Amino acid sequence: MTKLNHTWNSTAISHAHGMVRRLLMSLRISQLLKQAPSSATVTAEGWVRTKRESKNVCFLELNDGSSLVGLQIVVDLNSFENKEILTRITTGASLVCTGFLVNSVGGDQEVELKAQSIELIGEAPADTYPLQKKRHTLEYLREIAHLRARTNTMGAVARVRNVVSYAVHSYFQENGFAYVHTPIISTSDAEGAGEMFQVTTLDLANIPRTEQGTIDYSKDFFGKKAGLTVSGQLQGETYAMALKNIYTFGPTFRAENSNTKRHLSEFWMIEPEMAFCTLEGDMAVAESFLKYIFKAVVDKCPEDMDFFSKFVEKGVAATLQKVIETPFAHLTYTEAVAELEKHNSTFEYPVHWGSDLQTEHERFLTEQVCNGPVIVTDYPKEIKAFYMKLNDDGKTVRAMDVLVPRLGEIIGGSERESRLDVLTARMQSLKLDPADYWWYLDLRRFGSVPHAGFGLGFDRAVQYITGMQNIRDVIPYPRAAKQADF
RNA sequence: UCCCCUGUAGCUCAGUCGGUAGAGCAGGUGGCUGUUAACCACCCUGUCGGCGGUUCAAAUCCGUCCGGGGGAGCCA
Repeated sequence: MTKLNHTWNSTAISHAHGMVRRLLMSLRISQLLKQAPSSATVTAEGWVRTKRESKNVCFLELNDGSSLVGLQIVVDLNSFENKEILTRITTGASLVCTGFLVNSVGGDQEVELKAQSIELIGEAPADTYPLQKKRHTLEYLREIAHLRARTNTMGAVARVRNVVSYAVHSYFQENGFAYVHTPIISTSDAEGAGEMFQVTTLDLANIPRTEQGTIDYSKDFFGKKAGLTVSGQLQGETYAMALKNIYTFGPTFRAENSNTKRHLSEFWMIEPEMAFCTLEGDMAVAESFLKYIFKAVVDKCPEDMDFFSKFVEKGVAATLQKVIETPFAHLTYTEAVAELEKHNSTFEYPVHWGSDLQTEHERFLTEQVCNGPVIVTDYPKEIKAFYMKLNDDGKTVRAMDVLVPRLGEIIGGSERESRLDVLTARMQSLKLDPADYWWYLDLRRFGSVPHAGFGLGFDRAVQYITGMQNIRDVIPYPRAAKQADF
């Protein structure tokens, strides 16, 4: 590198920004589509989705991922010089097209690019390019995950996922939450949230043993057994006890051998945690947060949402709008069970007080009883985690699950047990060693305060918003049991 | 992990009672006055998932292994 001889001042910054604009920010197809026809020369860069040719004219649809629809490039074969290039332009080829925007003669678009010159940057031979100009199944597209973002559906998913991501941060930032990076590698084993992937540098062909014959983790990299995080909640709580309101947003790993359309081994989770907050505040945040991210997508991705409504899940955009406008229903677990027991004959697994709610019960509550999202609270302590606050009845805890139609549980949260004696007793009854949680219990020893939080499966939220049936199609490269390609 | 379904052309699928396979789309060539999943005509395309068995003969029946999908459990 040459020595920098300028000072990093505002002139330099604006120079750099100008460079970025020229290199990266100019002339996206979504912007070109909104411009008025003009004799000014413009350039469009992108990938060919389809080519249609007749005697006098050739049409190319160019897409650069900035919008669902592409820009139609029109080539007048009577005046276009470089006809040879057209035979090499096929679906998937990358082009730089220069010309000017004109009113479209055809019906489906306002403007199109009348091409003066076309530069073929990268060919995509039609006999080997895996994406054809026809509809493919999502299962097939998973096998070519490195190319599937170039399809309408996966492109729309990618744009929505991006908007949801940004909305997560803006919601919390606008509401005084600090973003906290909780660790990816964790040595606190017994969080109870699921099987961990082990992290080790031990030689698996020659594992060191203790005198008792067990694995000698003191020889391992961290000196003890370590794994990938299954939740950032416990660490998140420690920062809530200093910054009041925090959130985490990062990858989470579960080594469960579950094979369903709503589970991944590697997924993204959002975990806000609020100090000086009870279950009521927790539920209020959960509801306003969900509505905020839904509204962000409705506002920013109308074209993609129309697409999902038409081709993926009929009416999903309207459903989302209705959810935004409707207050969430509230039921205690006891009320929910009473309601479900009336229809026990219709369930494969009848409900009774104390049993966990099955998928069929969650669907019944959201789709039949409440006709929309519902928050179920105050579950029996036996079916919930140790850290949830015990109610005065001694039987239930201050847990809350947000259930939505079609998907079931999208958020799980609770007010945390802030009383040291109650929490310790609870751990002991569950055969958890309080010594393993000494730092977590310190939060109850020093300046303990009522606090609450929840976890939202980010990918499930994207699944709910888009109506995509399988969670493996809302994340770029899904990881699940026996599946970690690309 | 359990239960069910499935694997045939590049893709999506059909293939009857066991007789070595055929449609649509994609691709190629030609045609077409501006197309929109363009259209019309013609042409090309196969280790029938792998291995083993039954049979004169297996895509088809049996066994087994592998891949894919759906449901359940677990959860986010």
